[in-house]
Amino acid sequence: MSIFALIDCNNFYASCERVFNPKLEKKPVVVLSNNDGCVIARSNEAKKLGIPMGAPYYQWKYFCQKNRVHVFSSNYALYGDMSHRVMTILESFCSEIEIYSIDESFISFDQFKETDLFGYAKEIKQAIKMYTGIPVSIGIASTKTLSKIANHIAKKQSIEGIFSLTDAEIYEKILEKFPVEDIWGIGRQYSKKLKSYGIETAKHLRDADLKTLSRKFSVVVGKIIQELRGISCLPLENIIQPRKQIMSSRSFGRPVTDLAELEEALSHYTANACLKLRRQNSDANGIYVFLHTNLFNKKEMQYSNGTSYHFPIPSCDTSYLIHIAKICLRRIFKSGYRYQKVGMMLLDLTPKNLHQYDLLAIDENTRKKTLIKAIDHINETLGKNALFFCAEGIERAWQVRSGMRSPRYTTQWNEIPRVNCKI
DNA sequence: TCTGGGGTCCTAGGACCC
DNA sequence: TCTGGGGTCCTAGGACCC
Repeated sequence: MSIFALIDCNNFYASCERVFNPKLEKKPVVVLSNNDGCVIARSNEAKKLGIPMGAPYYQWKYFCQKNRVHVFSSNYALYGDMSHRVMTILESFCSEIEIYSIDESFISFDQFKETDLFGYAKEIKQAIKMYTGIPVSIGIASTKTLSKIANHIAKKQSIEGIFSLTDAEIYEKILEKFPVEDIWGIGRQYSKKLKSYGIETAKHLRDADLKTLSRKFSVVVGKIIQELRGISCLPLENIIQPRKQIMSSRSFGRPVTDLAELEEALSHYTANACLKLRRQNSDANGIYVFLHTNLFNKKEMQYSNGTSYHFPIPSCDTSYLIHIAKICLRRIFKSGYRYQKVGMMLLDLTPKNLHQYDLLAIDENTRKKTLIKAIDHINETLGKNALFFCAEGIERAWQVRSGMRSPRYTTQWNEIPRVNCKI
């Protein structure tokens, strides 16, 4: 039998804010999405006040002011860096690790079976808290799905923030009470349908007929049932797979009507996506460009469209991709609308060394490659966007709002926290 | 006025082939 | 009146995750 542990940072973004601003301890804290649109992280105090996940901020602004909630725009430079620190500590405890998202990782405890797993988890939790200031919860079980459940219990019911489902009696009791909609992989649609079959709890699902449910839902639900039974179907994916597609898009800080501005924004997103593409050492075989007006606004004229383009030769060259992206945009742009968002996707990504190049174009390729390499190098040394394409715009009036962002404490020299000492 | 931004996997259905 | 049976590939859309 395998043993998995799921390490999940508690209210991660809110916790990151607290690390550098201890005044926020025990106070309600929320973090907002890009453009201060929705609530995407809440401290326990904010959850207790009843602020829901994903709530549109403008509907809760007054409530937050009234209840002295500390509100932050998202600060991904900080969260990304803190995440990296947490994961590095985890790696020092266990080499078999799958970084599942910015705030959670699965690790395999197989090599520690003989040791006191609960004690080891405690050590991990303490080390992360000590070195980063981030509180984590740990769930231990024989499959990934069960370790997610264990983590859920660790967060909600245990005092130490660690919970193990390896004991048969506890496992039965927990599954009996665990709501089916809280199981990893069971979303709103599935839980609604499952409930119509009388399946309300994790135990009901575990004991349901595997074949019938796999057929009525999908193989995904079949795997979940097996996992609930303690049969591991979802292996630890510790080798980072290159992305199959890369998307880059943002809502604008204000509605945009001008094609030139849309082109700037799109060029900027394309440059970001290309950088990601080169970092994973891939080329794209196509691109998809889309734009739309604010679909929530029922009073305004709506328009949304997208188009794709397949490249004759796979590429990761920013200048070429910006050129193509703009061609796509002009194909779908209609004047007279107030646009809310433009974006693009790099499609059908392939590893660099796999495809054939055009023999006759080799000289051009080499020149361009050298140029891109130089740009990337300069930006890595002097900081992001030290050098950028003119097409990306300079003023960037369309750019997102983030007026309540905390300093980028750990990644910008001029934003490092200062400590005043009296000697 | 104001509602995020990424990803993955699976399935159904259409087009096409022999 | 009667119109096969199998396969593959691609795409769109739906479900899920954080």
